[in-house]
Amino acid sequence: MNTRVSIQDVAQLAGVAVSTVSRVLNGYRDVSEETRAKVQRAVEQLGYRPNQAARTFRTGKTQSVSVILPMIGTDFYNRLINGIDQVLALHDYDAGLFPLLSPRRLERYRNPSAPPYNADGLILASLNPDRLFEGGQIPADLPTVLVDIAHTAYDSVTVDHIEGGYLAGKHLLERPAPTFVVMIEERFDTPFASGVFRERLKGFQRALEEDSVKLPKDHVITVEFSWDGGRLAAQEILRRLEGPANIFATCDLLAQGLIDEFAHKGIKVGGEVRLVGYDDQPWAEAYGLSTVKQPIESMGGLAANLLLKRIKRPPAEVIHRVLSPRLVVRESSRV
Amino acid sequence: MNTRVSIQDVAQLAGVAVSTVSRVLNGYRDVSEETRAKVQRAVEQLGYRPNQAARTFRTGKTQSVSVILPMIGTDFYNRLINGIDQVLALHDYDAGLFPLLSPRRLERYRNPSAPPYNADGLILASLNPDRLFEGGQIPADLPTVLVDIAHTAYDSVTVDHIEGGYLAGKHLLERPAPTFVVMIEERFDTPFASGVFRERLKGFQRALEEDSVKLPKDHVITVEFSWDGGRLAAQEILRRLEGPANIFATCDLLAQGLIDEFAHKGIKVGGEVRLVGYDDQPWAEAYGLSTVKQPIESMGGLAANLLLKRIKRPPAEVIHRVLSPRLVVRESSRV
DNA sequence: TTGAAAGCGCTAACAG
DNA sequence: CTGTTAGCGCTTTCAA
Repeated sequence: MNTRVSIQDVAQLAGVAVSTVSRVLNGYRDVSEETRAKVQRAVEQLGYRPNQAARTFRTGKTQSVSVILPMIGTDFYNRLINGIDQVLALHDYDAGLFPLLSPRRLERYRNPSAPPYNADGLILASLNPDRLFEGGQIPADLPTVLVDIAHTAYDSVTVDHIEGGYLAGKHLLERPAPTFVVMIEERFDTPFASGVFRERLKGFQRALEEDSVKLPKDHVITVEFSWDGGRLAAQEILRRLEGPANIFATCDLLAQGLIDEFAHKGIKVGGEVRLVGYDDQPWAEAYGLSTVKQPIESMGGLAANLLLKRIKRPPAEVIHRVLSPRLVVRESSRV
Repeated sequence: MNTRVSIQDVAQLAGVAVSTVSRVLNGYRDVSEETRAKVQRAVEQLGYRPNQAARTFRTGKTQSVSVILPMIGTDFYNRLINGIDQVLALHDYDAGLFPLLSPRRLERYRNPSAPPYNADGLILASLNPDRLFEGGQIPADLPTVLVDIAHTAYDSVTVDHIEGGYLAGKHLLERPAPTFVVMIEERFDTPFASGVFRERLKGFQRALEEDSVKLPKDHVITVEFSWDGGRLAAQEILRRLEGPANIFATCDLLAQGLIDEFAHKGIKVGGEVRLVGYDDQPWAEAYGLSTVKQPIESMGGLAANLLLKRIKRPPAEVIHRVLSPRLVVRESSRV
């Protein structure tokens, strides 16, 4: 009963031309207050709502951008989406979310007519086009920005994980002690493998090198991305040493496992055993976990801004923006 | 370079009328093989892809339905979406996903022009319209099906959690012993509170009542929805008794906490201490956890089917479908 | 089996 | 400041 009401009906009731109604609806300023009021009254009276399809058809703009990402519901992606949403809202844009939940979905997104490409622009989060699509070619040709991953052919916004690792390293070095890194094994065969953990390790090593501190190969403990992985790492470390230690967990989830397992063995983290995580998960503060915090919202916001710009007028060159993380010091790394 | 190619261009190159091209594109059968071939050749040659916006505009159909849900990425919602996707694909439909990630998003979805309502139909998962919207009125008036929750005014597909609890109860009763239920506290003030945990408890109690077994009030232990909640519950139970016990955890996550904490105290679940969970999480099998499994994919598929029917021709009355869960017996509840 | 043509609802020149 | 009007690309009668 609503779709039947068109701009024509509004014009008629308001006693003006359709173009005038259109102008009011789109917030043009060259309309007298009087007509504007008349039109708005008619709109409300009829319960008129613009036909979005007609608008899109006419303008060729959907006022929406698609975000393809591995999943939704983690702290990282929630924050990222919030950052994107916030900027888009300022420009009357919306974000359509397309998580790669199943292989079937990925398959469908290979089709250039798939819903994600039915938008004015595309944000690819944590996803490498080279791994996702044949030839690294995104099926549809529309303005694209990558987030959390870099690529020569596309605009990107990333966080400098090398710097993040470096910050953790410098901080732990304040009190020398046997040092361990707990790593995640990144498989190469998934579309999600972005190499961030290796970068974090690299930065950490760089910090140590600057101070001529050696990190023995077997002090890099590789486990699964899980709480249990952290616990296993803690056991491994305890097997190898007693007394002070510096530990860098390449993500907070691992750090949590470490803390819990240490607590279990009656060891409180912070003091003798110092620990720095990565991500600043929501619970990190309550855990007293020192950690590297990424500017995730900013990353999303920047990506959205870049994309909107590219939608307006495709710029000449590819743009890469790299953001700096910062270290949040809490109990777990106090001396 | 692709959007510029229209059906006109194809018609011209193929030497036919646009209406003929349209017919071929839409798979009508009253087209000679010869023209069909000509058209298809032209389509490929030009790399033509139909303008989706024009199509939607013309037909008034988007060939998509929106799914509003609390989040994405949990096993439950992944399976639900898969079930929905599968059925929709059969009918050339797509699902747009709209998770309620933040209050801002919910606020936006109160607007009848918001993206979710720009579809042919709507699926609301685990979300009660009464809590979500003023007066329980969905902002836009379009075919709607609820999933995982029931409502007098809308079609719905749900799982009978009372039956699920009942199954767990009957099973545990096979070997009488002091019995505990670990519950989740459901707050009333969130849009997500659906009351499923209370239903599970209710069914469980019903099973006990049938055999005249009493469940003391203080044998219902209420904790948070978390792994730690399960651990706390385990500690509580251990404090109160030694020897055999039957435990019903109203969700697998709690059950996992229980198992881990028991293991910790050197107690293997299965045998003396018997445990049944709920949900059949992906890891449940590896944990040897007996659990109640919901037909989630079927629920999604059914909802999609119902919605498609309602889109075709709005049926007269509200339809409610209730599915039965089933019990999966594994090590954790073996006698 | 095919073609001609109307028009979906809206925006954006262009005139006035 | 406001009205007139020409389509955007497609589907769908209606005729042939």
